[in-house]
Amino acid sequence: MARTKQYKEEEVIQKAMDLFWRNGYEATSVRMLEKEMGINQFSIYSSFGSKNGVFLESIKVYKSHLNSIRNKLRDSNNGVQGIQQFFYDFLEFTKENETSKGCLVCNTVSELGNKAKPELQVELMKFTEEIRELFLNNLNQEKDKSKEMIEKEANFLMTSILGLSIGSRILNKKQLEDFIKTTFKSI
Amino acid sequence: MARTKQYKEEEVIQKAMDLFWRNGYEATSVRMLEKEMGINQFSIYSSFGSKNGVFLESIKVYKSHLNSIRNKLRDSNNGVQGIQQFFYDFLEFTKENETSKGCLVCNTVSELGNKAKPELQVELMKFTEEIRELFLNNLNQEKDKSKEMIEKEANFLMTSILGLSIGSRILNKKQLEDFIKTTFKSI
DNA sequence: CCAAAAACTAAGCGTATGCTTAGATAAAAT
DNA sequence: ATTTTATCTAAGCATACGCTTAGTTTTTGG
Repeated sequence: MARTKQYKEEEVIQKAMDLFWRNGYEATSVRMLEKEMGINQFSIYSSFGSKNGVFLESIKVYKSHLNSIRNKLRDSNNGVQGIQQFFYDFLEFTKENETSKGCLVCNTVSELGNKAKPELQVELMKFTEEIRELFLNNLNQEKDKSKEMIEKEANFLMTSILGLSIGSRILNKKQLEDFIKTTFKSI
Repeated sequence: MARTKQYKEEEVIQKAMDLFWRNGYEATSVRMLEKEMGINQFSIYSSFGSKNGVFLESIKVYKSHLNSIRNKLRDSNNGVQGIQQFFYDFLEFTKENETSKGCLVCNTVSELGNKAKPELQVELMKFTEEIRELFLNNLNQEKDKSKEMIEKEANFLMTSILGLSIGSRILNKKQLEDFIKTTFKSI
């Protein structure tokens, strides 16, 4: 009945996500998105409504990419050991030819704080909560830990992963590995 | 021989710093700075040269504000205990009526990464290095620790304080205290 | 009191921003 | 083949950005 789209939305969002990841939200303009995504502004707006809409979809794609290491943690049943592996996987995930872009979600939390649009806010919160649940899961596999202790350590690990994300952008390999090793000495 | 300034540069920079701290670098416009600092754009540019110049001075003022807790750590001689106190002081320092703005230096590292101008880059680096030295100092007060262990733990603490900074913006009091307590169980 | 110089005001510079729209193009349904 | 309808291009919208400049006001030294 009409002309068909000459691009796949998932494919162009993938490219948008890469750009947002490298530059942050504010520093990425619609003109830059246009070039990176390879489609006209009209197409961007008709597909995603706004720059914020593109970003929201980018966050969703980011999360789905992270699923590979997230599911590995979910399916592990070796308690703290599995979480430590997740930390190393997370570090590897943020790498891109020797430099790190950090975690897109963590970067966004840091850049926008509570100024993020509600719908985006929700998406960011869901992410951190999901990770926390997985930490709780694996901590529960350690039979000698009390409920209070597990709660406490999950909070510790949540904050630690934030540190790892931002740290990955300025610290070297040894410093980051020192961090992970020492982190898992305490729990 | 000529007219005198109707503002003190240190005072208006203080206000600029507050604005940058709340909003980040990119999201703070010169028009906003104009209003917050209470002086005209001409005055801003004649005093500080550029928006980036205002920011650079803001970072310096920020660091001098942090000196109160920095010096407390420097003058302490109770090893790890002193560092833990610094963590609590740092958390208190980032607070502003129940919400936290995080650490301006950490926020900037996260926002600008290696896109920051060289002179700013240096100022940020100096900050993190200074803190690390203080950590090393206090760790050295613990007689039973080896040189390698101390190096390792300083790297751990550096990354942890980054996590505390960003964590302070989205986590609650209990979560943050759980983090600090568990952090200092491991060293 | 006056001349010189720095600090002020406010308008304006060029450019970039997020977003929209008019019109050309292409593809599916009849 | 023609009509219909969505997708494309590209120009343009109003506004905001960082920064500058012309012109006025204020202060101080001689």
